[in-house]
Amino acid sequence: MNPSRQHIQIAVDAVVFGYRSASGLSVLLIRRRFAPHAGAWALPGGFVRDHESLEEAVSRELEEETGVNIRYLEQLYTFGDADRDPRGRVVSVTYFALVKPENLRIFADSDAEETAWFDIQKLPELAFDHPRILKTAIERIRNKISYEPIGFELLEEKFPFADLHTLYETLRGAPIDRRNFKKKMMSLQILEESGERRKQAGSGRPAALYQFNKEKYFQLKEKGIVFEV
Amino acid sequence: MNPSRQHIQIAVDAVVFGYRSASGLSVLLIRRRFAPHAGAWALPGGFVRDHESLEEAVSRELEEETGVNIRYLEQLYTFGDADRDPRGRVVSVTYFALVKPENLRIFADSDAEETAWFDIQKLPELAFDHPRILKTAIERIRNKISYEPIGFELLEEKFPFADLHTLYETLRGAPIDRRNFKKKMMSLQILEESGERRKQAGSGRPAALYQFNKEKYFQLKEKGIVFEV
DNA sequence: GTATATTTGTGTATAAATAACACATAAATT
DNA sequence: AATTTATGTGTTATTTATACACAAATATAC
Repeated sequence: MNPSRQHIQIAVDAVVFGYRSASGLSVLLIRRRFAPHAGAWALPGGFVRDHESLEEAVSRELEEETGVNIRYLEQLYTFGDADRDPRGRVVSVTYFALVKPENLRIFADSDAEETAWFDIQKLPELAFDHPRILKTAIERIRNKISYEPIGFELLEEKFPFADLHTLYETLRGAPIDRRNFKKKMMSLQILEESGERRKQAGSGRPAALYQFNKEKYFQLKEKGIVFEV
Repeated sequence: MNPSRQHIQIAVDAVVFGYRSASGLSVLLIRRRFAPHAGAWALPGGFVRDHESLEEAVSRELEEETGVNIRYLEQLYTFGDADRDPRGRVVSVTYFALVKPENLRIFADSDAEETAWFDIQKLPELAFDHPRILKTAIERIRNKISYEPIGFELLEEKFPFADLHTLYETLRGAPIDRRNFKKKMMSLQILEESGERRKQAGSGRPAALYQFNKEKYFQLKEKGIVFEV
């Protein structure tokens, strides 16, 4: 019961997801400069300072280590097993974050890079218990996409409907009927056609661009209408 | 980045729920013996020791403070605002737990009691940020009851169907059609009729007693069949 | 510049799930 | 014996989900 005897450090780690319809879902990793696991890939994170909140700590670490502009941040889980860090007792509060493609730079193609995006199908070995953390995050985003409108945080501000469709197929890992998906999504009344059409990026009919209306979503939520896709 | 500079304590707190069809959902609280908030009601909890896991810390605190036999324990959320505890920086990893009615002793009727069950409709003032924690826990259990079979952890081992029905109505805060509810619940194939009937507890036709079959539930889950009520 | 390939856009018919609804039965109580 | 109280059960209507195919707009190949 005496807190002065405690020797536990508290850290935050973040699982940052990015997405492109071409390359699928990817996660931001950093290469550790110092021991333990120097040279290994790991989730961005670090120790919490005495006077900052947990969210401030994550934002600061992400800013410092990756320079990425975060659009969505949510607490994931707290990992506290006594042996998870060889330096001593470290409890890690983990977060998962989503970034838009503007922030998703080219994938690193060499070991020389310090931070890089990795396709979640082609992950390197990870330090500490980070594989477990990442697995938890992937489960979370897979589930959450169905009952919270977080998918939009992974797409451009204005996006063709096909991008949204492909995102859901990617996360579900299964094909979804295009017409039924559109019918359902549009019935939620949270998407607006922007009037613009996509600047051509290949052959095919030019797609209308849609936008997520967050205010509309909150209005409907207050009325008890739930997002469910 | 230097962990030796950190002065953050780590604690665990638990929201323990109990249920009786007569009295509804209740939560286990303790009266604090020491400052800060001496004499105030609070969630059971305490500081984590250097070599125990977070789950071990919760179990130990619950054992020490309340003697309650926990049947279900799940991490809830981690609260880490810099000013949440007047003693200094304390990050609290919170859990929510469920106990069966055998463990639910009579509600305390006087201030003299040290630990007591409170109907969640008639809560006393709570210390620290515990109102927020409790609110988070209530939201969690309300949602979770619909897609995980946790309700059974709040009922006796063998229960009449009406108890399950009333539990769901209580948590949802709305009436549920008795026939439709039974049809749906039975179609999940995770309940077994025990053959026994309830020892009479009032007038009315004697009810058959049912049992939750956890193994069956896991088997179905592996086949991809989901619990949803 | 015409034909072909590619992607977007849209509606209807069928099947499945959910919601609404009422009366008989077994026991306790009067 | 009559009444009260709680349990037990099935059918129909409504809503929601699923399956499915062809036309339109542009780029590309010839």
